[in-house]
Formats: sequence, C-alpha cells, structure tokens
Amino acid sequence: MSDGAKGKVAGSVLARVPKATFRAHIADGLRAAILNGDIEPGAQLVETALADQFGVSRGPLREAMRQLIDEGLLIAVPYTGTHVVGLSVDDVREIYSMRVTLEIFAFEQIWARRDQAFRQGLVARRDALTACIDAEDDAASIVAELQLHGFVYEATGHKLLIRTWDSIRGRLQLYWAAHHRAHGIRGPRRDGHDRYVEMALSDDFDTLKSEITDHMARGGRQTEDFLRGREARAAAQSP
Amino acid sequence: MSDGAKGKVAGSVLARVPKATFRAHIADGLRAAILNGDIEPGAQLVETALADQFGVSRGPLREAMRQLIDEGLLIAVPYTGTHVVGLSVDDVREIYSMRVTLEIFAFEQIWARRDQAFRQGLVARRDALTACIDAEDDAASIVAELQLHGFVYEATGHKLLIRTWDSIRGRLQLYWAAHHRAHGIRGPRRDGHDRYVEMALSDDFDTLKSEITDHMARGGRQTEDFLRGREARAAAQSP
DNA sequence: ACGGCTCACATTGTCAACAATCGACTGTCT
DNA sequence: AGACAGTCGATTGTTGACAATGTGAGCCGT
Repeated sequence: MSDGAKGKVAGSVLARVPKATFRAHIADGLRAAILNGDIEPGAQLVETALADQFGVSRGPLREAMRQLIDEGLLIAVPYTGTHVVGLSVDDVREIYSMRVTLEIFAFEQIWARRDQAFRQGLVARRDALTACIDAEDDAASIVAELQLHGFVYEATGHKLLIRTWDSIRGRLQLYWAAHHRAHGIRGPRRDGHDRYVEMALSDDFDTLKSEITDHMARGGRQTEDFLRGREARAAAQSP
Repeated sequence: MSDGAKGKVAGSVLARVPKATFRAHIADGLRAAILNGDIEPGAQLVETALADQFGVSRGPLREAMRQLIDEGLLIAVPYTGTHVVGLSVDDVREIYSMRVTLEIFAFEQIWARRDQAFRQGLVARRDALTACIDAEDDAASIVAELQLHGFVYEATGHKLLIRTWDSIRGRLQLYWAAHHRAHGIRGPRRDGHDRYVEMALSDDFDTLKSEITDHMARGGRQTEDFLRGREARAAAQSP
C-alpha cells in the first residue's frame, strides 16, 4: 500500500481529482471480486481478513462495504456478519421487470434527440458486443452488454435515471456472472441485440417498446429456468 | 444521547432486533434533521461537531453520513467537506418525471390484485391526507402525502421498486420541505388527490395513467416556478 | 497596489486498540 | 438420553489518537 501517497509536487493543473481516497479504491476492488466470482454468493466477508488483504485498516474497509451494501451486493446483519447476496428467482424477475420500465422510459426521454452521435455510439457498442459473442468470451460479453444498455441510460442525461440504473446494474451483473459460471455460454445471442438496436434507431416507438418487453422476457425466462433449477437443487440438498 | 446504551438486563424475548446499533439511529436522526429543515440545504456538516452533538465517536457518524450520501441527501468532496444537497430545477424535474414512470409501473404490477385491503388502505391514507390539508398542517401533509404514494409502492410487494422509491423519497421530501418553508402552504390540494384515488380504484387503467401524468405535471410545474424564482434570486445576489 | 508564495488552521482520512454481541460448544442436571 | 445454562471464541461495533489534505489569511517581492 501507500505507493503514490507522497506526491507533493504535482500541482497538476488539469486534474481536478482531489487525491483519491482508499475507500473508493477498495469498493471498486471488492465489487470487481464479487462480480468476477472470486467471492461466491452467500460467502461471508470478514472485515479483519479483508482489511489485511487490501492492506488497510478496518475503517475504510467498513465504509467500502457499506457502499456495496447500499448497491445491493452485500447484506449485513449486526454483530453477526456480512454476506454476498444470493439472488432468488423473484429477485431476478424484479430486476427484469424493472429494466423494461426503465429502459422504455429512457427511450422516451431521448427519442426526439437521437442524433448522429447517439446512433453511432449505439451501433459501435452493438458491434463490440457482437465481437465478444463471436469470440465466445463470456466475461467480455457481459461487460459489453452492460455497456450497450448503459449507453442508452447515459444518453438521456437523466441523472436520477442513471443513478437508478447503477443501483440495478450491480445485481444484474452479479446474476449474469453466476449464470455464466454455471452454464458456460450465456444468454446474449446476436440476433436479439441486432433487432434491439435496429428498433432503437427506427421511428416506431411502439414497436421498440414491445421489442424491449420481448427482449427482457426472453432473458427473464432463461434466468428463471436456471434459478429454479438451482433452488430446487439446493432444496434437495440442504434439508 | 446514550440513554438506552447500557441496558444489560433486557433479554427481551419477543424482540428479534439484534440490539440496535448507533449508526442506524444516527442516520435516522440526521435524516430527520435535514428533512425537517433544521439543517438547511447547502450547509456543511462537520463530523466532529455532529459527533459531539449525537454523543458518539466519528466512526459511526461517518457511516451514517455515507448512508445519507447514498440516499442522495448529502454530497461529499474528499478532504474538504460534506454538505446538504441543494436541488436544482433539473433535479426536481427529474424526480417528477421518474415518479410518473415508477408510479404507473407500480399500478401495472398491482392492477389485477387490488383487493379490499388495498382499496381501504388507499382511502384511509387519502382521508388522513385530507385531514392534514384541512387542518393546514403543512408538515403533516407532506408526511401524509408520502404515505399515500408509498402505500401504492408497498402494495406491489416489488422489493426493487420499493427500494427505488425509497431512494427518491428522501430528495422529494427535501424539496417539499424547502418549498413548504419558503411558501407556507404547499401544493397538495384536496381535489387533486381525490381524483387520483378515484382513478386508482376505477377500472380504467389508461385514464389513471393520464391522471398520474397530470398529477405530477401540476406538481412539477409548481415546483419549477418556485425553484426558478429561487435560482434567479440566488444568481442576482451572489455574483 | 497587486500577484504569487508560505504557513497555520480546520477538516477529513486512517489507524490500532477496546468493548459489546452473537453462535456454538460443553458440561451438568433431570 | 435430552434439555438447559454457562462459557469461550470469533466477529462486528465503537472509540480516541494520529496523519494527510485542502483552504484561506497573511507576508513578501515586484
């Protein structure tokens, strides 16, 4: 730890970063570890162990964990422990139903303002996603798909909406990562996203709406089958 | 402070509360102080002072503040300070547009399941709100109106939606409180909410949708006028 | 007088030790 | 044998002190 801590000189005119704090770095690292699957759902996070691992004290670590709790990735019970959240069938169903609503809202916000930059950005991200799928790189596909959808939210400029998407994205990624590890190749098929982008660039809002609904419904059904199977297996094992 | 801290005896069989921590209590207290207007928007929150005031150390207080930051009530810049957020015209516009979407989504979720309990609960909360308005009790009106709308969200049982509403409610209440202090009597007029509840209990979903849109549009317009005036005044004063 | 620099202060970030609580284990009593 | 109380270890909650950083006041040179 404490690598670039002594940089007294760099007045650095253009960087408005007020000297990064540990908490942010730790939160990012922890989040990555969770979403990457290095820490499995249900696993307990022990503060002292993690603090050692990150080379910091428990103070900053606790704040980072609290941030992840607010993001819905961790769940804490006082004096007992903090665990990585395990998503249920209902949880995933909620995420997908919410996405339908939010994403349609996002397109409502931006519909009249879909300029050239937006169209190019959307196509670029679809191409990136397609490349990842063709390369059968699941981890990259997940990130690429999140960036495709995230681009739509960002384009709205609606800070509250973006904030809400951020609060959902973590859980969605958590689920996708688990699905990916369990099933190998995951959901995103080429044609589905091609159609999605095509509709997003068309002038028929109603068709886009139903495309989004279908898009999510496909993903949702897939997830439900997977999760129901997992829950059934878990139920058959534990009691 | 420090009243019920030493309760060693109370084994308290029926309470499943695992011994309340300070952090939660402080977060509630701080939130109340902010929403109540005891701490004005823009004011800086100094950790040491607040810690003394609450009778705790800076550790728990920092975590409570971080929670309020995640709720969007505070904004922090490292090594410099943490301030109560001041909402702009755009912020309020975003809140209202988001509410339209979320509330329509909420009714979609619950539409087919509007049983007797739901209807009675809705009417009861409308009556409570009406009573507060008739009594010209602004502070109570705000709470009552939040409970009326909150009841709809709760009724969906959609945890993610409720969570999202929670993340918006704080900012909405913050704005309403500021509006209330500046303008005296605030927005909620009787007939507006009567119509809202009437539509919510009817069987015409489309009409409800437009009623919600109008309902919010009225509120939004009102807020914009107020905020634009405030910003204009501020702009005329500071530079 | 004005711009840049130094320095002290206020505030936040971090740390290591201490206290409180929970869960499980164990030993005893019925 | 089974149930219950007490105890022990592990983990989180809390604290006060120390370090790093940003900000503004005051000084100096021009």
